[in-house]
Amino acid sequence: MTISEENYLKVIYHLAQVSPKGVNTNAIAGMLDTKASSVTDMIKKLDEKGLVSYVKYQGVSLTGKGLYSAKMIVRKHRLWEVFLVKKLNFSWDEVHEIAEELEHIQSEKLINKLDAFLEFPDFDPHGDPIPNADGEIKKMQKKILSDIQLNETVKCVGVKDSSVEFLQFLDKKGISLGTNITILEKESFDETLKIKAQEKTFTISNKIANNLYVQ
Amino acid sequence: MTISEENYLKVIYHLAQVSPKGVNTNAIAGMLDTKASSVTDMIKKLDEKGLVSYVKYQGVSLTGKGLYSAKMIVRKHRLWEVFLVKKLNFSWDEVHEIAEELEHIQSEKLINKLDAFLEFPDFDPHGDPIPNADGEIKKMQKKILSDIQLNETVKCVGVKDSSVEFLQFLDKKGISLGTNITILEKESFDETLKIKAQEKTFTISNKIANNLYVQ
DNA sequence: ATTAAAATTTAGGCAAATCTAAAAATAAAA
DNA sequence: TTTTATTTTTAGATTTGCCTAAATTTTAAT
Repeated sequence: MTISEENYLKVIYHLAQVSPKGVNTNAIAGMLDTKASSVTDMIKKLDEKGLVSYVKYQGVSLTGKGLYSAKMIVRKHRLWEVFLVKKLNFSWDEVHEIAEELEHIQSEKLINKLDAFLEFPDFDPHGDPIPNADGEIKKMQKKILSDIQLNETVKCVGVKDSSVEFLQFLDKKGISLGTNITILEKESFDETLKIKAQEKTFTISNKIANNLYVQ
Repeated sequence: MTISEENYLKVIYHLAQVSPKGVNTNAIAGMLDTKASSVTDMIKKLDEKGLVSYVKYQGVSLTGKGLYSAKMIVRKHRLWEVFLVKKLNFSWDEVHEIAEELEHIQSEKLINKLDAFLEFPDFDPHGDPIPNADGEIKKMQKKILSDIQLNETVKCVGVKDSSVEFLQFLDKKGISLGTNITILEKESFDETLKIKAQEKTFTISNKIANNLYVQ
């Protein structure tokens, strides 16, 4: 499988979580920063290889084989992220880009040994689950911070948006995985929250609260 | 730089150690398992990029820029090999192939952090020197086992041939980096050596002795 | 010094992955 | 239900890295 094919599978996998009944050509093109016509070409090729099933104009979805392949790519990506943060002391906003390259290294033995070296982590540095060697994914029960009641205290367990900007914003506020957050006030007009985290009190927008997973 | 370009630079670097006055097209083709005409194409491109200097029919050599790039690729290859052996418990005959992929991962920060994580090793699992971040190479003074006098005891510090077959042969005989070897007899007819290693006595051919570095 | 052999380069072409522009199909709006 | 807008696909072209076959240059041998 080429790097390009792997990137398509991965993107289809992620988009299928949101639209399970068929992923749009344009959506794929947007994620891969390419043109819709290129996507059509590649989808046909993946269909011929039995990795996706594709009906003209009706979008695309992963076959069993394609789903397994996609999960293995995600597994590699997330294991490498754990390595980069836990062993090489990268910060959580630096690892995505490097893992985008590392995820395409082929050896299955390598990734299983890496998994063992990292002591079989269940989640990556952003709180996303790591598929095991069989493609099984341990789901964490979690809520979005916006849905937490007034005066409750919860623990940050993940981020929905793992862009560099958002992660650096969280760093600035002292929020990382494991940080306790208490809801002090809710402004009903704009859904702004006043919260306490790391002994500090401050206000966060609804957009922020929508992108924080807690439990 | 593309993976293909990097592979050409690396091969030219290795071949230049043997023929410093210009590397042959055919030699490059042989190493990369490609055709001479393809090599000519790529060499022209590398020349235009200022990475090699090339005179038609006269072979090719690395420029300063090309030499530095080649050393950084070798650095990455050998650091990853150390990682695979020391941290993931791969054996020394398994790591070359995987490192061939890992050496093309781009981040400079990654490789310097990996270097630190491994505590700045000077040599890889086959005894080959690892260029530092500036491209400097610590040379080890070493001899070929064939050149050692009768009754001398030396320590194995590297292999000249690091093919899977040779490394597995050494494993079978119990020879690894650090193993002490004593020359018990020299057969002048065919240069065969009777040696003692790991408390065992056995005979090795001249071909074996020519591929073992000792000190 | 020729001739023969080997190495190297040129010329023309192919496959993968992309692109633009135009055509076709589907979805949305009047 | 037409018409319009959006999405998707097709057609044809481009770039990279490789190929084969033929031409050229260098090297080796007579």
